[in-house]
Amino acid sequence: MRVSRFFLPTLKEAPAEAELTSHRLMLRAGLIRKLGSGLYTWLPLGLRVLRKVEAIVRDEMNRAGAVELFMPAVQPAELWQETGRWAVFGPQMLKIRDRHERDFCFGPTHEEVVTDIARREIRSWRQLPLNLYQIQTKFRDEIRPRFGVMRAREFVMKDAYSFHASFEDLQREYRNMFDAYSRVFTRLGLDFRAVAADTGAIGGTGSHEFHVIADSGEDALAFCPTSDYAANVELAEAVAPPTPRPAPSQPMTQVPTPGRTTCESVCELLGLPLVQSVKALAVIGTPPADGAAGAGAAPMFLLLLRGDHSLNEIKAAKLPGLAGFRFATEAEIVATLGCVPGYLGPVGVPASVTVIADRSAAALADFVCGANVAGFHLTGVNFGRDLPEPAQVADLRNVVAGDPSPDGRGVLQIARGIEVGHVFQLRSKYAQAMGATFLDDAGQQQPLEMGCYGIGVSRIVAAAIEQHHDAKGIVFPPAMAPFAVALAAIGYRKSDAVRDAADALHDALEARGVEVLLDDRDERPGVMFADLELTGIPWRITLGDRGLKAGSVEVQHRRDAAPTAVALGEIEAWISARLAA
RNA sequence: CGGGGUGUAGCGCAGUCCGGUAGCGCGCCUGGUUUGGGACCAGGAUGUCGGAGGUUCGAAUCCUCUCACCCCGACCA
Repeated sequence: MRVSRFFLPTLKEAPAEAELTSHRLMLRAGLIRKLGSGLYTWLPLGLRVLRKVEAIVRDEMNRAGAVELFMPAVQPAELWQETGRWAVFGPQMLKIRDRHERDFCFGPTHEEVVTDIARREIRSWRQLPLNLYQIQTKFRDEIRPRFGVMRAREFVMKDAYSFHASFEDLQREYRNMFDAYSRVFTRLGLDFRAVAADTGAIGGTGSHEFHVIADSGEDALAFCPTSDYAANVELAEAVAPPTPRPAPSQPMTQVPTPGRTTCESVCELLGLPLVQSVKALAVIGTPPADGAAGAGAAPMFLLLLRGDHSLNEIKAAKLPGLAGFRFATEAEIVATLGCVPGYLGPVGVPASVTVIADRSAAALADFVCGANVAGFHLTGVNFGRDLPEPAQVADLRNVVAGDPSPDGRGVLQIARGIEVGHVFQLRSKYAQAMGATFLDDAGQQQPLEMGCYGIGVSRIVAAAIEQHHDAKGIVFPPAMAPFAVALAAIGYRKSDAVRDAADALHDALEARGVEVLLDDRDERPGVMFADLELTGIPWRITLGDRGLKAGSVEVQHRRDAAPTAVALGEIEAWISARLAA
């Protein structure tokens, strides 16, 4: 390929809206352009990268025994109503209506469609197991699309769905997919980590996420360097403190703390350590069902956390009565507790309020908390003496660096990651909802066991750049580089010697199957170098009159500090050997 | 959905407070000189100032509405 015939719109400056490095570089290098919020065109150079990722994903899926198919992007509402997800998925799903006023959605995922295929076609255990996958455009109407293709609304996903006659076989395939994913990300040259994960909206039992490690990642990961424990912070268990709660040693005292509405500021005022404080979060739990006792009333809960800890909403929502909880409004707080937010505490709350303490908060003695009187806090507070023991003690908080690993084999660290893959054991959730059954070897009708496995193909490109770049631009891992070699022909339009040598090398490399981009523009060297470096092509061969007079060219890897001179007659073999290595 | 911000040439921005008929850098076009790290000189093209309405002799600028985009939040009281 020649730059003069390619489409390589590079930018010196990125549009102002792009703030993340990978987003800026993808725009500047001419990989993508924005059409609208969360909507991106993949330009030719970017598409080549996307195709590289797809090819590796496809190769490893095929190798793992999965079979590719292609399902419609537009899906009828009826399927989603069968599983109840037409309502559950909410505004994240783009709903559309055809000319007959029938409801459809642009598929955000394909469990319903693939389960529909399975229930129509799979009848016998002899047809199992089966793993079907596709690489396709999805649409999810994200609350806040951002970071370019990292969190776009329209994106490319590989989604696979497996069907099994038994849970044991599902677990085998789950492991098989886990291994295939590890091979994919290894081949792509990414620093990644698999972590235990929450199953979220997709549902099911076991689940792991694959994250590309990057400081800009939106997820926090907890891992233990001295064991193999790794989990998304959403899921990571905060174990109870090893030492029992000390005996009370101070009297409970009400102290004025005007204007001090955070644990930090209260502790600062009182000269106490933050770990000695308790914050109380007022939330409204699941309303009783219509017709049940107390229907319509919003049950308030007070969640207690140590001052230095943060609430894990996913954990909290799993507690009885807290499914789908929300934070109480200021009006609700004042009505129930008689105090404005900022001075809330568990002492003397009405019996209608259920107090749930995090394990670490429950282990405190002589702690500081709000007095439920505006402008005052309490010190020296003790459970069992100044207030009842909490109605429930639970794991409510996010783990922090230094917490003990839940497997008891070390101490947790926190890293940030970009989620690029997710594997789930769905079990029979969708099969039962949609009546997807098979006859087992005893002639019994059974619901299919299912697994599902996703890879964010387009997100991988952004994640890889986030992890592989320098001050000059992208540094693509070889497996996903749009071209393997760039030829910078200095004076291509002026020098017969340069043109002949560049054309010959270009043609020879292409004949060998090497993906080569010849910069044959009438540009000054600095412009060519800057553009070629920006695009992240791993190797650059520079041909100019200066070198050719001595019979040599210069070759430089994108990570090399300086070029290497190689004889013109040997460069083809030289670079081929490097690429094969 | 709440809060904040920004919309002016392809990109980055100034001009808006204080109304007088639009500018800078890069890019683009033409010619010339250059040619191993984003060249130089000369000439040139490009804007319904996001949109609609209003105020005014006159609106990028003031007012109203609206759209788009970005950031933060929607959890720690």
